[in-house]
Amino acid sequence: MERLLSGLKIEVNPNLYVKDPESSVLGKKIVEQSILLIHERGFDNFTFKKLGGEIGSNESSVYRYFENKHKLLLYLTSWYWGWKEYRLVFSTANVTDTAKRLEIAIDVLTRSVEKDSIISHIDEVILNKVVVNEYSKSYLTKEVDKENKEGFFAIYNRLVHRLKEMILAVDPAYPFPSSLASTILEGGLHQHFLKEHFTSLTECNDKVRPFDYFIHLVFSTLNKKDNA
Amino acid sequence: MERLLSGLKIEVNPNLYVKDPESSVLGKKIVEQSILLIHERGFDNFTFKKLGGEIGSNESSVYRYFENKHKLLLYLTSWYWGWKEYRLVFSTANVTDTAKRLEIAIDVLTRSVEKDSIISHIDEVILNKVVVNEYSKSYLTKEVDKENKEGFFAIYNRLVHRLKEMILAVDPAYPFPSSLASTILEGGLHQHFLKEHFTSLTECNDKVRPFDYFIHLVFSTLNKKDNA
DNA sequence: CAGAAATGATAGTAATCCTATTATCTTTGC
DNA sequence: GCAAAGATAATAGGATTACTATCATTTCTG
Repeated sequence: MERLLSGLKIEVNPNLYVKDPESSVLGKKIVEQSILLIHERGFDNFTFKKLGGEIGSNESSVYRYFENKHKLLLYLTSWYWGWKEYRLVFSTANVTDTAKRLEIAIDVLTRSVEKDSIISHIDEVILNKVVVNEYSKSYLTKEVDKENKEGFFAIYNRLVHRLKEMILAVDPAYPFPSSLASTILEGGLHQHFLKEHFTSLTECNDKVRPFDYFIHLVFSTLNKKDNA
Repeated sequence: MERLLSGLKIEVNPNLYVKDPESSVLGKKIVEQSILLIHERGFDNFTFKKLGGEIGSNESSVYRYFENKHKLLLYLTSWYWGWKEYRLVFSTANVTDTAKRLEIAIDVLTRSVEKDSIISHIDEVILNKVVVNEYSKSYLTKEVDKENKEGFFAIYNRLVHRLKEMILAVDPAYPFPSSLASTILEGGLHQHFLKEHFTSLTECNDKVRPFDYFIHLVFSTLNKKDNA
């Protein structure tokens, strides 16, 4: 699977960039280093000038790839969710037991990324941490409706829908499948954040994973069709 | 109860302000108008200069009350959670049935504020919307650990703990009470956000409340001691 | 090797996020 | 009722950010 994935290009909405960063060495460096720099200093303290310095280039070159840092964040997080989507689709392919399939899905979507799968120049372990800390900032804006219409959140939306379908496959009568799916995705990030910064607000720690919490939550709220 | 609450001052951490905004007319105007302005333009586009203009004053006067806009946001959201805490404590006082008490708690904590209770100069309906859109930004920062140690999130932490205790009262053996409590609080805000901006990611709408979703979720995951 | 394309370097503008200073207005004690 | 103290307003200015524009240089390609 690693091999298969390594040939794949994650397709993000082309309107998120001015010039495709995958199309050049500099573009890849921009993406690669921006992840590290955002992780290191936080998105709020991240600037194109600092990034330019970091990659031995300068501000103006970065602007030739991304309009502004908001679009860059949208690009990075879209890429992340696209990557997760591949993981999800491959991991659940040919799994016919609906409960088992949902369990795998929850595992893929709430587990923190542990080792660099070396797909590309992108360090998924660090990108995962960036998503935990910064994803909300990509949609908590005044432009969210306009940007959503433009499809900037299309991959994330699709991912929630996929999860929703897997929930419905287990319990077609469950009345809140979309809300539950979005709770798993957003709540998964949040529990990882709490684990790092507000340890008294979660049971999750080195031993207990968000996965354990969500599995318990989801399977007690769903009425399983069959208990195979 | 309205009358009782109207005499109360919500106590927030004094290190969040330079000078207590409750101590003067200008201070109250700053708080009142900042809520409206953040709601209108979004926190990212909000500046002390614009706020100064709005209240017929200027930048420098605002700085005498708050160090920066981040601290102001912490002040506003702390006030909001303090206000919710009062609502919670009063609404659940003397309710001995643990399941009923938890239900009331979930109602208080996930319901969107519908009418101005006229406690003060603060418009809680708008403040609620500000919290939905901006609360995450108050803790998704590089300074979160330092600020948490200083007690800037003390009220929110306490609120999660209160909810956790109410969950445990219903099911003392439930293994994830803190995670569930934080999911209800954070997830409640998130479902309200989705209802406004990503309608396909939630079942919540004008008819279905986040309350309905969370009640179903919580009571199916907990094993009730007694089904009174 | 010439022309095109990409990148690098520099400059400049407007806005933001402050700090400092001074002027005015308001309150309070006497 | 007035003087001192305290609060507020007005203005200026510095550092940083978020860009845009221009031109020089390097690299790629036919």
